[in-house]
Amino acid sequence: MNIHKNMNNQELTRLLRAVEAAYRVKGESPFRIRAYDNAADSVEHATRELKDLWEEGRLQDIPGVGANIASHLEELYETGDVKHFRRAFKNLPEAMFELLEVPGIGPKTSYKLTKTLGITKSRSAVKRVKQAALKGKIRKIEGFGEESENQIIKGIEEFERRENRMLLPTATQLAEEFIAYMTKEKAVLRIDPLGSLRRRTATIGDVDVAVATRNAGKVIDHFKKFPQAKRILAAGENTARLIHRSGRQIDIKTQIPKRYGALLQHFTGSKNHNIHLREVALEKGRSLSEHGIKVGKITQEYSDEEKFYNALGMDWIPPELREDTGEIEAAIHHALPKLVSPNQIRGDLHIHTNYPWQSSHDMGTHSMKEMIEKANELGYDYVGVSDHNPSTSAHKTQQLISEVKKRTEFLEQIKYSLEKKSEKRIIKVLNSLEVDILADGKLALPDEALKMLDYAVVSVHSSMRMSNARMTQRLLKGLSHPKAKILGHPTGRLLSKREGYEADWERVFKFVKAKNKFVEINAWSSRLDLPDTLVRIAIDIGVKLVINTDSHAVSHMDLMHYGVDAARRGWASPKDIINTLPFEKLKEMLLETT
DNA sequence: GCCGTTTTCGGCCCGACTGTTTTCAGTCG
Repeated sequence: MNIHKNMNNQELTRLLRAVEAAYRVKGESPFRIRAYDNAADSVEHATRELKDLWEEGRLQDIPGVGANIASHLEELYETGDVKHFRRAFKNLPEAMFELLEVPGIGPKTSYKLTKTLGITKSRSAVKRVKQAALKGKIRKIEGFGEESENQIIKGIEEFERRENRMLLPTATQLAEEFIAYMTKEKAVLRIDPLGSLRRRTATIGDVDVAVATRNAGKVIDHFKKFPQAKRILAAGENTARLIHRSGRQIDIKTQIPKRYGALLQHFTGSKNHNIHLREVALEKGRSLSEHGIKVGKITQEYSDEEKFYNALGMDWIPPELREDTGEIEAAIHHALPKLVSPNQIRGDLHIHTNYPWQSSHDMGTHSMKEMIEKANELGYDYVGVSDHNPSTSAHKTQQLISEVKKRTEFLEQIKYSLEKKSEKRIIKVLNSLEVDILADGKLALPDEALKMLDYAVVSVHSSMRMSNARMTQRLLKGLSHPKAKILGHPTGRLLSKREGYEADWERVFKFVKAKNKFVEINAWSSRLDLPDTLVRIAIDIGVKLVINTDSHAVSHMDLMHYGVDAARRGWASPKDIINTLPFEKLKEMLLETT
């Protein structure tokens, strides 16, 4: 186990899980094991680097990190090693921790395999286990058999071509295809996504689906015949799992209709939400499961999820909020937010067109007219056309000004022709640009050009590796210009490609609020930026947000609802989102320059 | 090992599926 001073949250998560695994092998107290599991979960989802928190003396701000684990982490950051962890790993083969990544292999199996086969080096561990399995050596080990040997081979094959998590739209599409197939079986009475897909997280591991049925056998049989299945992993009486052709896993859980609400609740998660919910139930002498609420020996049944929550003395909690970040307390006190919904969005303030100029970044594929017409079709009241600013290297200052002037006139003409053509409702068109915040915090357009715009979306597109302090300064400076109203894709993250850059977000948000600026929730699926956790922090500070698609083609404008998902996960109500406002109100807020 | 509108001690979520075990352990969600 590689332990060093500069471990980031991802490495730290692995380390804590390794300690957990070591404890499992050694038969430590189940509660201590769970404590490490909790701490690992918590670190994995933390919005700040633990090392930074350590520097501020706030390690225990992370739930699940108490006095003991905090002291171990202090030792880690001070000395680059943790004696306590070393002791936990003592007498365990290094290689066993590598095997834990293989689906189907847990700590005990991993230990047994590495020990019996004499595997020590972690790097070649998986390969050597596979070789042993292919030679039929594993079935001879006590406790293993032919079948488990095959399972190990298949698990390793999956591990070898393992891909990252799916983006939300990929998972949504996969689920839709699967649900369409399942619905052909008449025994399927109701069918819904579960898990992180139902909670609408930015990335999804497996697709989980619930089925209400009076004949689970028929449903499972139909499931097993899914033409897109590469192999069936498991199929019991009520649940089954398969690997889709794409390599993705799909699980179904069936339940009788009168218990369907309990099933939905149980498998929507998150894990932490359910654990907390069951604790609340236990205090009332009730026990929760996918079958219902058990009081003594009697299981109360719930066909719908709302009644399930109500029975526990709380309001129904929207799936997007089920992360155990205060939603259960809020539900008990009837204080859940009324979340924003897609039909409340009245406009898109960040779209790109193919307007012909030498752009600083990629242009759109459709014309201004086409994009505006699409916005009109979507029923929007307004749209802000915000191409990238012209390249600063290819234009002198005066040229930049004249380019923006030309484009402004062009857009005016389009607006005019639209008004002439349309008899009925006319969409309001705003003149905007997405302007780079350069490395020194200056905007990539001179004042005279900015002046012509209704507003600017300002974004970072270059020099992203920068210290937290410098990036914070850069963002504040970029946002200082009166026309800079929206901070575009604020963290710059690209899901499964690149981490967002670091900045002091609390400071940025306070600045944004004080200066009447807005922060974007970019709906593009690999961005979803602001991330939901930061949406929550921004809203708590009182920042107003705007959900934009950043469309580069007509079809992209349909993806707004993914941005709404992120907003909902961050507890956003319509009042937090400025593009739920009617045009006149929006104009007041957006076009005022203070 | 964590945590606290009953508690700084004494609790800590729940069940399905699989394989090899003849009664249950390991893994997963």
